This record gives sequence, C-alpha cells and structure tokens, in this order.
Amino acid sequence: MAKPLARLKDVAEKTGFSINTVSLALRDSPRIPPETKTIIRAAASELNYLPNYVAKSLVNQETKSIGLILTDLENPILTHVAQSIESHLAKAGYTTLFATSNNTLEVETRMIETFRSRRADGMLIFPTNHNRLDHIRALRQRNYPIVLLVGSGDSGIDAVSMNEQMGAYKAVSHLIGNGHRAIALIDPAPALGNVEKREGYLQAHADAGLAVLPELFIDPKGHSAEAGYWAMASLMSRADKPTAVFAANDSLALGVLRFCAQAGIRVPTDMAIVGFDNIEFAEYAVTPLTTVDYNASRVSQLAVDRVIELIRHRGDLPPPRNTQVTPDLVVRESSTCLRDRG
Amino acid sequence: MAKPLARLKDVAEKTGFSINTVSLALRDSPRIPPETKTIIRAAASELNYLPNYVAKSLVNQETKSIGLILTDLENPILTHVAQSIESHLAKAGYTTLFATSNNTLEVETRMIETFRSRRADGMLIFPTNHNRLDHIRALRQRNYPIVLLVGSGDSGIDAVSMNEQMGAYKAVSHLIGNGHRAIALIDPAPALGNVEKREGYLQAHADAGLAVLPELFIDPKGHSAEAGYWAMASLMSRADKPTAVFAANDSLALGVLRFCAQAGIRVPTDMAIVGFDNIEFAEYAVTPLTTVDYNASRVSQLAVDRVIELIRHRGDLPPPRNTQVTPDLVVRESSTCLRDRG
DNA sequence: GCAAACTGTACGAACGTTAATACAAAAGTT
DNA sequence: AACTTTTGTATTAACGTTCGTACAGTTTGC
Repeated sequence: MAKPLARLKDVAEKTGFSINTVSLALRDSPRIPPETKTIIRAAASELNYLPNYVAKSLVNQETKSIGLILTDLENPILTHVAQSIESHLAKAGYTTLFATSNNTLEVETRMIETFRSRRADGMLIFPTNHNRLDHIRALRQRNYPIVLLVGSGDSGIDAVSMNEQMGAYKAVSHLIGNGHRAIALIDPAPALGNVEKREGYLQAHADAGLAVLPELFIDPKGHSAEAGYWAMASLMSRADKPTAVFAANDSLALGVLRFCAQAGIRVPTDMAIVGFDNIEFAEYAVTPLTTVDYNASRVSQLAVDRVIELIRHRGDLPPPRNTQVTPDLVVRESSTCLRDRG
Repeated sequence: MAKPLARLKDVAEKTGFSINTVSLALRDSPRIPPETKTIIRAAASELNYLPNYVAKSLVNQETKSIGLILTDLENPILTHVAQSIESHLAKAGYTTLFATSNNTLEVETRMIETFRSRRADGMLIFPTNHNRLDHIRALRQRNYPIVLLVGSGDSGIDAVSMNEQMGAYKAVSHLIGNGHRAIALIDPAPALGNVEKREGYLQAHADAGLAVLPELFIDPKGHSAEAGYWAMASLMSRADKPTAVFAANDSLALGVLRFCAQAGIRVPTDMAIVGFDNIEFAEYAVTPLTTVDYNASRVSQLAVDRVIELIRHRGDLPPPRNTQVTPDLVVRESSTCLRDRG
C-alpha cells in the first residue's frame, strides 16, 4: 500500500480540531460552520487526504462493492455485459470486484467465497451450470443479494437475462418459415446442462408440426469460431446434411461461415445460417449474419438495478424475481428465404 | 451485506476459547495444539464463519486487491488481457477491482482515486493517453505500485506492453517487401497522442528508403469494424488509392475487408490487408487476415509479476522498468506477395 | 525441590473510520 | 438574572481483525 497515507488524525493535528470535527466537516455536516469547513478542507487537500474506504466499510457494515462473476470473456457478448455492468455500477457508486470462473464450478464457488469474505454488498453471477445452483441458493436463503445473469425459472434466485429460449424459437421459426426442414443445431450448452436454446429449437419444430432429426444436433465442445468450423465439418461429412444451421452464438456461426467459404458451400444459397448474440462482426462478416440480438446493456441495467434494490432491503429480501428480456431477430443476408433462391 | 455473518467472537463464545485463540487456531498457528484446532475449526464451519477481509485489511494495512483500469472492452484483445490478468492475480491471491475509463481522462482519474481510497495494493492501467500521465506519475513518485499496459519510454512509470512500434514496423516492412509502395495507415491513435504504430510505419518506410504519402493516413475515429469500413470507403474515394492497408487493429481490418467484399475489390489480389492483435476472427475471416500477434497472456503475466514485485518492496520502489514484448507477424492469405499475383 | 524454560491461552491496544453522546460557551427567553 | 435553547466541538465506544505481551500451569534441569 505504499507510504502511509494521510488520515483524519493527520488533518486533525494540522488544523487543531478533533478527529471527529474533521470527519464531520469533510462529510459536509450542517453542524460545522462554513469557515471551519474551509480550513479543514484546505488542510485535507494539502495533505492529499483520501478517506480510507476499508475503515469506513468496517464501521458502516457495507463496502459499496459488488462481485461480478462471469464464466469467461471468450464470448464477445459477455464482454459487453461486463463493461456495461461495470459502468452502471460505477454510476451508482459501486466498485466492481471482477472474476471469471473459467467454466468450472469449483472456481465459481471459490470466487463466491472470496467475495463474501470481502463483504461485497451483493453479487452478479453468470453461473457455469444453470442447474447446479445449490451453493448460490443457500446464500440467497441467508438473504445475500444475488442476481443471476441467466434465466432460471424456479430456482429461488433473482435473475435477469435474455430469454434464450424465445430467441432460439424466433431464429428457428424464421428458418422453418423460409422452408427449411433440416436445421442443424450447433450448441455446446446442453452437454453442460443448459438447455434453453435447444428447448426453443424443439418448440419451434413442435409448433410447426415438424419432426426433429436428432442427428442434426451437434456439440461443438466449445464456443469459438474454431469449434464452429469443426462442428460444421462434422455435420457435412454425415449422410443427412442440413440445409440450414442455427448456431448458439455468433462465434460458432462465423466458424460455420468460414467452413462454407472453404468448402465452396454458398451462403445463403446452399446453406442458411443464423447465429446468436449479434456481435459486431456478425454484421461485418462475408455474408452478413442473421442473428438474435442480445441486448447486453438492457440486461446489464436491469440486473444492476435489481441487485441494488435487493441491497436496499438489507437482510429481508423480497421474493425472487425472474426477469427475461425478449430478444429480437436481426435478419440479414445469411438466411434469405429458400423460396427466393435461384 | 445481508444478515450478520459469524465473527471470531461468535466462534469464541461457542467454543469457550478467547477470540485470540480462535484467530490463531484458524490461521493454523503452531502455538495451538491440534485438538484445540479441531474443535475450533468444527465450530467455525458449523457457524459458516468466513474471515472478514475488511477488518483484516485494516489491521494488516494491505487489501490483497489490485485495481485494473482499461479504456474499454471494445477491442477483443483487451478482453483477453483483462481475463488473463484476473486469473493471474487470482492465482497470486489478489482480487481484481475492475473499471473502464471509457477513454476519458476524467473517468480514469476518478477511478484511480476510487481504487486508492479503497486501498488497492497496486494498479494496472491501460491509460487513455500515453502522454498525459502526470496524475499517474505523481502516484508512482509517492511509491504507489503501478504498472502501465502500454509502452511508455521514459515516463518514470513501470510498464509492460507489446512493442507496438516494432509490430507496426514488421507489418509495414512485410508489405513493402511484397512490393507495395502505397500503403494506407488506418489508425485512430495518433489523434489521441499515441503514435507508436505510426512511428513503426514511418521507420519501415525510412529503412526502405521510401517516401511516405501523408494522404494515405486516415483517422477512422474509432476502432470498430464499422470505423474501418468507412475509413476504407473514404480512402478509396480519393485520387491516390493505396494498394495495401495497415490497420491498427483487427476490428478495423475486418471492416476494411467487408468494404472490399462489397466494392468488388479482391483481397489480396487488388488489395493487401494487414491487421493488428490477431484476434480469433482474423483467422476465420473470408480471407484469413495477416496480422501482428498480440501476446495477451505473456503481457498479462509479466505485468502481474511486476506489480506484485513492486508491492513486495513496500514503500521503497526500485527504479521503473519498461518491459516490451516483441510481437510476431502472422502471415496469412490477406497479404500474399504482389509478385505472385496473376 | 526450586528456579528456569516451555506450553497454552488470554488480555489490551491498535488499524481509520462513524455515531451516540457529552459538554462548554454563546444566544435567546421570560 | 436565572433558565432554556442553540451552536460548535470533543469524548468515547464501536466495527472485526491481528499482534505484542502477560500470565497461569506444566515440564525440565540439576
């Protein structure tokens, strides 16, 4: 922590007032006359005094900090969420304690403990596994303010998220509407227990009265462009080939796009592609990508608002609320209507 | 902070030992016999005791936290830096306080104050402007451990960064070596006072004995793909058109690529493109992008190591050190040799 | 068999702040 | 003129830890 920083005591000694008077003056208490304040403020800035938030936190029993735990920042959209959350929190006077769980429950659990030990006033968590939430639920039951960043139906924990199922439903329905009957699903999440997008896919088929072909489901084992590339390679080496692909995020979709470019598969003529998230590069891809828009700043704002509201309740939390933001489908060139094809 | 958490006092009362004994036992002091430790540990875990880091920080005069200030997370490579720094810090037992300056000096200054007030043991800063470092230098002179994440020659502040000038030099020399004589430079940084890449560009020309055409410099006013797209549009509407483009980052380069695709400019046949950072999408673009590899994890590791070393010196810092990591050029399809062209 | 050394535990002060309360001195009231 | 009120400042006790020291009780040494 470097050289000893000035304390209230130093300002007190310099001005001849007591520590308490200095404290009150610097916090602009009405009990201190203006002239005294001026003197004290001058001395404080001369000594480069900065209030010690650690001490303040100890006595106030609040740290004005909140923990943010994400799985990783590989997905550009989580990046936007992170930045957006940080700036909303800063605006509300909170400091962000940041950590990534690296998609492991063990690290997630450890970081939650760390933040609790640091007495973060609340936490925003993008959990590794949408079903294994017991450790988080236990905290919430002890009235710790926590907001999840994924939809979590009846988990007993507050949540603010995109409605991924609805997004997937819109995307797949769009493809079905365009005449596609063999739509591949590239999604690593079901293997990790997170089935929202797959549910949307299934629902779209059910509502259209279409059968689902399980051989068109593939786990890319990752969510990078590279993973998407190889997933597509695998799909195209099979007997039953898709005419369209729904990828669980845009990185995967861009990998798919790259495979198509190399394999001479024309997009959208031979293959329609829909992604998820609407990252910037989706618009600037060879073939601009149809995708589901993840409204990161709206989700962030709502999540921050909610966690602050929970903090305000101080120890007697209201029943958990599950807020879902409805995503829009952004239709671009990569999924033009089948009927329009030459 | 929710319901009152168990304190040492509670564990003490439950076990009948004094607060001090409990504290020593939980910290595994040799002065406490094993049986006592067992009893105390059992009681602690039963009460769900977690040490209060706030109180601990106050008495130890260190918080085991460091502040990380980035300009924004728009650039995917900064994202990797952020994640990498966080995990290295976590490994070393530090918590990351995170903030973005949104590219304004005012926010940067405010966040530095916030982190100082929170008594972060040190800071890692990606400064808005590589020349306006007085506020940071002042801190360093008061022995505050700070490491910049950009090269800063003689700034009097520790720094760990990619050698951007060298990277730009390699990129532009590569283009010159391939026969290009009209190489555009798309770089928003010089307008903000950060001239490293431009210097590399100039050096490459000087070493090759080539004149520089100032009309090939353009400020895209941003570092997104969109900014790159419009910068390229502007360049191609001018009288003297480039045969190659060096873009200050891959997002810009992908925007350039998109413009070329739309305008029917073939890459690399009609136009060579080199980017900077080597983000994942560079490899998966229509035409895989030649780019300068930003070794995010190496920079992060060195920066974290350095700040921790500074913290260890406690109040009597060694002279600042400026570490530059030499970047490699990754040659891909987007800049194939002019001489090879049909 | 009594001083010296060691063992296990406890006490009190400190870290830098805030908040409740106390208390002089000045001003206002009757 | 004595009594209350107001005003400005100081005193004291917290907040939950750690650390230096104190102090019993037990063991060791000769």
